[in-house]
Amino acid sequence: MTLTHAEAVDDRLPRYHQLRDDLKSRIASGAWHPDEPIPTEAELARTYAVAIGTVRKAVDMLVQEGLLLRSQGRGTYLRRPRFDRSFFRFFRQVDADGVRSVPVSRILSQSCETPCERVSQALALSSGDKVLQLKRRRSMGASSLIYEDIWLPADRFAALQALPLDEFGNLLYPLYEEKCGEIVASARETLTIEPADDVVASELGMEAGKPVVVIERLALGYDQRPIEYRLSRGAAEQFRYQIDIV
Amino acid sequence: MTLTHAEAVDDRLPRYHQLRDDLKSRIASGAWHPDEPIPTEAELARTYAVAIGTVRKAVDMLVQEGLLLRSQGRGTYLRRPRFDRSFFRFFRQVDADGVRSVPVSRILSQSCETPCERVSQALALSSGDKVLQLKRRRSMGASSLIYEDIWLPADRFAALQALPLDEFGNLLYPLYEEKCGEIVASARETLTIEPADDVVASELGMEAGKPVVVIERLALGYDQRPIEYRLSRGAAEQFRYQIDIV
DNA sequence: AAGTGGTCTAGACCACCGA
DNA sequence: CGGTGGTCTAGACCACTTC
Repeated sequence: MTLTHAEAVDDRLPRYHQLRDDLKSRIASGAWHPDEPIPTEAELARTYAVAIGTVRKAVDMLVQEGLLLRSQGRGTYLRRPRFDRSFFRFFRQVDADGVRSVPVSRILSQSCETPCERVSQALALSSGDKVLQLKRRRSMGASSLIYEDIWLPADRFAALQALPLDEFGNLLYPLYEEKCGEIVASARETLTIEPADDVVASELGMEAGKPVVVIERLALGYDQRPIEYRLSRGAAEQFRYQIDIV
Repeated sequence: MTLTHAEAVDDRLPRYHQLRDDLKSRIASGAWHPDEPIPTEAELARTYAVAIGTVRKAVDMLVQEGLLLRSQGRGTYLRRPRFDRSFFRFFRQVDADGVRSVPVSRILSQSCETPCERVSQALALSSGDKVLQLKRRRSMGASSLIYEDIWLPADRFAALQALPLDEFGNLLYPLYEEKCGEIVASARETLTIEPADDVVASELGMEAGKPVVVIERLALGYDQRPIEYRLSRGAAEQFRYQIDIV
């Protein structure tokens, strides 16, 4: 077993486990890009001097954890996060006819601000660092579904400041990647319920004081550095979320 | 490969996959009990006429799915469901001192009823079947946390009807198992948000019309038959739920 | 000491992909 | 066609639990 990257390894751990940790820190250090396959299993077995079955077990774990994606015949790749599990998907996105359709996003404003304490801490900024703040509405037909505040570290997202609001498109993360080279690798979402304040109520076309679901999201890169902090709000009435317990 | 139980198998599927399906239907048919180990890997390999590595892969999948639990040196067991993932755990259970403590359950009433349509359908009852209905409060110190309606098929839970309310204890599922032989193997929970009606508001000590989180739970046995249907409500203000997206 | 699951190896062959 | 991951096998040895 010849490790290439990990700092400190516990020799008592199984090899596949050490190997998994080593691959994980290579991912975190940006060794690979999601568009290119990582080394083949045979090559990993050679460079780490272990049997191919051991490599397969280590890769299996990382696939299980959601970091890697195997594709028979092609190779194994870094995985982009799957936002189909996000809370957003659980606002009932059905229009009047009962037809499920895709909501449309629109950026309402963009500005460069001094962050409040909460945002500064979430994004792990130094004092003096600025943030780029976006306000955004996602709507379905005529009715607003979700109202969002989005904060980005201004220095790493300078390229967005020059962009006209109507060129942001429906999806932000591909834009981050294309314009700023920032790839979102994972996120943590927290759901709470609050009464709507006047701003949110008017944006969502509801009565102030009625409950809204607040989704707080912190998006991280492969190196676990914060990339984006976001607060999204939608009418609680339209929210329905399901889990299976086994 | 000699399957023992599965009805129709697709020969094109990998053996470990067929084996997994076969084990799964043996579990559903009640072949094993969570307190006794299932056959050893070596024995499964012999009876199914496959290599032990193939058995391991099939068992790995079932462990991953949460149905089995391995214990080195002891054996492999049916797993009881892990309710630590349940929505319930996400009501902030801290008392005035900020100390996290365990809520206390109390059964408020018990009665034998004709079920409403919603309950009847959830429990897959025939017309004429009765339900045993429990009302229950979980509280922390002086304050109520959660108010619950619980419905059980009356015929399978007859043993509970004779039980005094103060002998139900804190946990229901072990009671179901001990008194009625009904083992909960999995559950599905759905979260919605509603305004509190008068009954719920008074039970939870809050103002009517304020939002409550409603958790609907359908608990199933290993054979996927419904065992219990439950509606639980707690003040939305105290709810906070988190997921990781990778 | 006997029996269980856990680790690791080595090799054969299959299924799929892209050039 | 060559290269990738996927399946399956067989066997050696280790670590843990129970008696």
